[in-house]
Amino acid sequence: MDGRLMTHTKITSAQVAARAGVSQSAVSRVFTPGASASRKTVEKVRKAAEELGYRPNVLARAMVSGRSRIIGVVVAYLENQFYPVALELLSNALQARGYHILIFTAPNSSDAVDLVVQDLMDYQIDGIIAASVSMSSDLAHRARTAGIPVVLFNRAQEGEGFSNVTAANVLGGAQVAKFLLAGGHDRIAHIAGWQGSSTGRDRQAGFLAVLENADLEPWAVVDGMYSRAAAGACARDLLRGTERPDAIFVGNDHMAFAVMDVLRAEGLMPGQDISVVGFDDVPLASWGAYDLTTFRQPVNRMVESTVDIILQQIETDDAQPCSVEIEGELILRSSARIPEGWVS
Amino acid sequence: MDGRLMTHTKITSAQVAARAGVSQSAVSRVFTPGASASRKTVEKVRKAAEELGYRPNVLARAMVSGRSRIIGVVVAYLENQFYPVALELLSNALQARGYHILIFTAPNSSDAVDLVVQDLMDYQIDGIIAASVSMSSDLAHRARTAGIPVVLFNRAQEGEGFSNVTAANVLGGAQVAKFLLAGGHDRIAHIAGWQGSSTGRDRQAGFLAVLENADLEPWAVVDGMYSRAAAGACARDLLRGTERPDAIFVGNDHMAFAVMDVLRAEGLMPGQDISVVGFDDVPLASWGAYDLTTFRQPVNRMVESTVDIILQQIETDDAQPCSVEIEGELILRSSARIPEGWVS
DNA sequence: CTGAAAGCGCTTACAG
DNA sequence: CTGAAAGCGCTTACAG
Repeated sequence: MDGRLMTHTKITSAQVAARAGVSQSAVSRVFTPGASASRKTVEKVRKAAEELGYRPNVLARAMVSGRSRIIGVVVAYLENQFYPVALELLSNALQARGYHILIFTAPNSSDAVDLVVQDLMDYQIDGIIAASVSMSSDLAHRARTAGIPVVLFNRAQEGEGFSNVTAANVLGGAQVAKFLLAGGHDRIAHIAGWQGSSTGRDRQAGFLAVLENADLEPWAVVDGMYSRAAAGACARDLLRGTERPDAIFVGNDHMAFAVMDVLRAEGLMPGQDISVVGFDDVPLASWGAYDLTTFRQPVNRMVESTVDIILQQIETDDAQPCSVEIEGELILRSSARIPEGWVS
Repeated sequence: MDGRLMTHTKITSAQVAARAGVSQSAVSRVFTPGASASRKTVEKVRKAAEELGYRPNVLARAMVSGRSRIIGVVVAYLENQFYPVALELLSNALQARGYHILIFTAPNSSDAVDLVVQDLMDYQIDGIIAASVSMSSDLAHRARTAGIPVVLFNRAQEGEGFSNVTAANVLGGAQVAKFLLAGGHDRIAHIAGWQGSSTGRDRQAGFLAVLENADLEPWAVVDGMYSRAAAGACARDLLRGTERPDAIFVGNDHMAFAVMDVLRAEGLMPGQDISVVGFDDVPLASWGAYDLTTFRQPVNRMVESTVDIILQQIETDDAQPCSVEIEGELILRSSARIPEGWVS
């Protein structure tokens, strides 16, 4: 060890104790919320700690208390703006309550997610938030056994003992269908969200039910896989023939942007020649270049619920799974014809 | 404790040892890369571990080894697509090498960042990556004392002992200026990146130096603060009079999108009526709605460098600060007039 | 209120 | 190669 390395000194509670002339336990108590210490002790310890630059080692605390104050967050792709927005809100909300996020990225296949969540659990995290990814029931069981609450964000998975927070996807899809019908469209296509996900299925189900109720056969229903490339390809397919849809409901905004890009490249003007409606209302949807009519998922309220649920489960040690569905609303912009006298 | 809580059993190495009929140390060695154990022992231990579902506790390991395999990442706003992209790449690269990201969000003021980094260090992280935020020299000193390497991503800060990874910002700004001059523009405005940041200053400096060299006074130079709202307001200001700029270099793509939205709202067509050039080349820049000409920061190579530097410093315990500047290139699209015969 | 002591789950010299 | 033991930096009963 040379001089430079020697400067890597980590100050411990014992050193603070020595300088303050108290026991190591006393130091610990001063830094433990809720523990009792006399005013004198507190003062001496705080002074010594300040002078030495002492800060408690969270990992050591975690070992003995069994609480790491770390929440594992699993996300798939950050390309869809919905996720960075959610992640930032999540991080802020958790930070404000003394927790922090250990982030894991995983391709959205159950196997990959399982591997990653295994890794996660090695860090003794207090809880898991899985954003738009699915987990196997085996892993669900492991988390349960380890007493680690799991909240699925923007994804529902029945019967596995997870909690989940979603927007009202079925209602949202239905609302979009009513809107397009009221607008007088009769060649309505759907580029659906990934049918391997609950959100994709629910939005589609709500949408199709309303069309069926109105005795209107959808012009086409295809799976856009929540992928920009796939959605673009679907849009090109839909435009291939001489007869075209007069409206397209796209399973999320991220895909809707791709669809609008394709329409314009074909010389069609969204909102005039063809109506496009998305789902999410990410910030980009309101930017001038797209100005997308879309069903808003209130991401801030979804995040609040998620944080409330997971912290409550952590802190009460009681992980009763619970499902929350947050209401949304249709946001009218220029990408789709607005029916006369339409009231949301 | 009721039955449900009793199931929260964490399996320890001692339990595995008991079942395998070996010592606890033996179990530890089997799970420690590089430690030696006989084939027999390995087999017995793996079998018992498998049966019990044992996984080593990373926190306990971190305590004794002094290595948490956690990297703290501080980011400001995730709204600019550059950051989610970088974060995802960073997370993947680090995960592949056995590290994970503890994420901290902080408004980009030195004070706020300092507070957050304090928190970070309590987790005994092995290193800090600060993405586009600045830290005080006081904190720099603390990190140094604690032996924690710090890498600034997309931001340079001289003389504090940090490492930093940036794109060639001065050259990039210069390249944009040459491009606009070659395109025959002579009323060239600059909505600069935040002048409190090295990237904002460097891009502007490179840009203005070339104009000055060509004896062209810039039409206007204003600070867009890296903010969508501010940049939009700047653009509206620039268009107010009867005489208008014929080109605008915007300090990053995120602001350039706002500028393009304003231009179009005013009935101007980017690339025809007025040239717009950005900086970054985020994915959205290539989407049809913007199709933005921009100087590309090769984010994948920036991330690679960042990961290499920080892991090398962690693993050799030797934190010689090091600065890396990554070359970029101008990407031509339709938002700016292309000079005849232009070769990058 | 306070200190001595045990213990959280590991890794790592140290003997054998 | 293997086990007994010390120790990482804390918290938390337990006596006083």
